[in-house]
Amino acid sequence: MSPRRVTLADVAKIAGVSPTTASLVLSGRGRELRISQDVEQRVLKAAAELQYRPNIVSVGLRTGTTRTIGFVSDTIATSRLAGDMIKGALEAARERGFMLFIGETEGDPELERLLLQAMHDRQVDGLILAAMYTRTIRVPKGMGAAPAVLLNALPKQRSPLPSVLPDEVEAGRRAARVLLDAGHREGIHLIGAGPGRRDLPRGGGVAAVERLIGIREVFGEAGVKVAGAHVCADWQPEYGLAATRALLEGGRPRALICFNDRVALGAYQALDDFGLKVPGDVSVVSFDDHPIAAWMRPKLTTVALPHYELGRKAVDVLFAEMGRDGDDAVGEGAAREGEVHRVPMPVRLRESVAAAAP
Amino acid sequence: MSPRRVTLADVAKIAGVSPTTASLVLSGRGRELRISQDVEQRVLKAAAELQYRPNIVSVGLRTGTTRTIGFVSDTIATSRLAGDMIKGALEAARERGFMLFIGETEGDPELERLLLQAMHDRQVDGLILAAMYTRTIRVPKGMGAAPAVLLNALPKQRSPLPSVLPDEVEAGRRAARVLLDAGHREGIHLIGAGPGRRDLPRGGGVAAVERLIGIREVFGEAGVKVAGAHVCADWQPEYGLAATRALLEGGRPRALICFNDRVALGAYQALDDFGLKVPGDVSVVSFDDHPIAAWMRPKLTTVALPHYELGRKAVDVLFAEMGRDGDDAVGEGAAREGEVHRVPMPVRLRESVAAAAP
DNA sequence: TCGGTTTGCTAAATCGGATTAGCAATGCGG
DNA sequence: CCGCATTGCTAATCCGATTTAGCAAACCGA
Repeated sequence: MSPRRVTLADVAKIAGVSPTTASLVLSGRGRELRISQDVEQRVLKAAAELQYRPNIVSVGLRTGTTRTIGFVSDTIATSRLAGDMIKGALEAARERGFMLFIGETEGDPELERLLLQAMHDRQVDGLILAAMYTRTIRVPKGMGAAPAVLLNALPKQRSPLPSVLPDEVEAGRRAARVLLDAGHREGIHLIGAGPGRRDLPRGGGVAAVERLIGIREVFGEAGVKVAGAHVCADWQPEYGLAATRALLEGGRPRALICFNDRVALGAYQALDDFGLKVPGDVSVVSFDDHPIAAWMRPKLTTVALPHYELGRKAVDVLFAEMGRDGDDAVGEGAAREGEVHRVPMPVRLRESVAAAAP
Repeated sequence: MSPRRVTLADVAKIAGVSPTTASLVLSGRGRELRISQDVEQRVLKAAAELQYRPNIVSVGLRTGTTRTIGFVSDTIATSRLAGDMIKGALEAARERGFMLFIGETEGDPELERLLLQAMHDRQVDGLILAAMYTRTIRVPKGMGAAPAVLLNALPKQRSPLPSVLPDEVEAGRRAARVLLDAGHREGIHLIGAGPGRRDLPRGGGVAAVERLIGIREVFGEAGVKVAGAHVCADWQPEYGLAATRALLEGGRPRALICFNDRVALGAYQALDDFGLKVPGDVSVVSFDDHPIAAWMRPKLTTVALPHYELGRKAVDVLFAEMGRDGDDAVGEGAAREGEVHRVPMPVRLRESVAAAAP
């Protein structure tokens, strides 16, 4: 049916040399092994004519390297953000000629085990273990068969795996500074978590804790006292709406820091219900830069989760890890164990923050 | 470092048999080739003890089948919907022990070529060519090396590849029926496309054409005349807002069919600007079931794009295709060439449609 | 002219399985 | 007791590359 793939043997035959020679030339080791210019040219020409491409499966068997990495995450379909993370990883991998296997565990450890097995069976060169919401995860056993990186996740127990995470503490600082820069010092409320360091939503991911730390730090240093805060059980619009409504029944805030954009959407709805204008009456800052943030009216100022960059960074770190796998030089290697890489979260200044009334 | 993988040879040695025998037993062909019960048990036991798993790379080299399929799409990060499509494909593949390579072309034919090459180099057993917005695509040359399926896309030229698409015409009918069922017969406006069969957004995908056909068909049969329609250059909130505002400046509609949820979001905003309530003053139906549809107030009634099912279906069709690849029995095979599979789009009845005023 | 290098290339082994061909031992009918 | 079929297993080859070991020819100095 379909014409058989061109193999190295075909190239060798056309060039009139042995497969060994052809391999040597094509892998660039021709020079060092003293293959003549003439033969080199013949092989190169034959390969070009036949459009030869090495069979990676074969190479994988012989050399153990498949130019493939496995991307295992708990969920992939949560939001466009998840897609961005994969996209970043995909592009970074492609730039190095690598392909990605994608797997989804749905948080099921058994599924995860199966998936990792399936990937090892296919001899992946490295693994990315990703979480779609920043959180701590239990690192499955049997890691170590291949280099691995945690993405958007921290190991629950001590682990030698490096991790890549958004810089949430700094994000918290930035959100707070956005309000300070606009002159807000009073009537600032938090929606989603706080005011105390321990006032967090149940099941709390890393984001709540760290954003809160950053916010408290900046306000603390500026001598600004947060007027109030509402924990939300879940960071969904309806909870943001309820929390904000509760707040409005008791008074008039001047500014809100919502812990994510979905909560902010709910807050917008509550403010609208009370006839309050954003940003004229109340300024709003948020986190995530979910697609809706740019669709809301007025457009929401938010500190963006850099999903794309996270994905890229994970691949970068993974390659570094793969590079030094046989590295017996302890000196540098050991020091880097379990390193945590933080990716900055940029502020998206839009329309939801106005200068404080004098 | 890491303990070497267990190979078939290891199992054979422990069981005290030849690799051949071990292979026979483990591939289930032991019976037919008269391997004794005793030996069979020894091999099985050894394999279990060592936790033997066949190296798929090796199998791939020998048999040509890698239990892997390639999923190539134009974009993966457009929305959560894209993720759902991948998720559906992923799960359907996993159920059969297959893994997915993911690739993104960004609409670049050169990138697509490279990607398909990379996948062929890894000997994928089949390919899914996906589009994130339903549209016609140019089928790249060199398909035919492996079975392939078009997902959410139709071939621009005649092609033997089967395709899997949402049933948009029926979706159009359903949206129209939702309004008819609520008693609406007058003041119905379309936002996004129409009223004529040719009044479509530029770059128009398949969705606009087919939804419009379905809508016109049902209204036509019911003897209902559409009161008006606005084409939107792009189906984004701001265009929906502008179109609806233009409409409202000229009169008072009773019901809107928006061509997708983002357009509907804009329409909501415009209605709000004019002090009109949904659904009290104006009913709204839409398409896609984008996540925001459930977040809007009131929650949006919409005809859902079944992304998850589309992904699954594509894999199902692909396996059917792979099953009959060597199939020389022309009779059935030839008849199915280029078959189009339609996946139903379910209506999500929510809060944005009310009974028409008597 | 002969032994030792250098040059330039190739045969053969290897990776981990699947598959084909075939071999030794046993059973059985005549 | 011989010939042939059946039973039960294994040796050898193959998939498509990489890599090690090594061979023949040319060259070089004594």
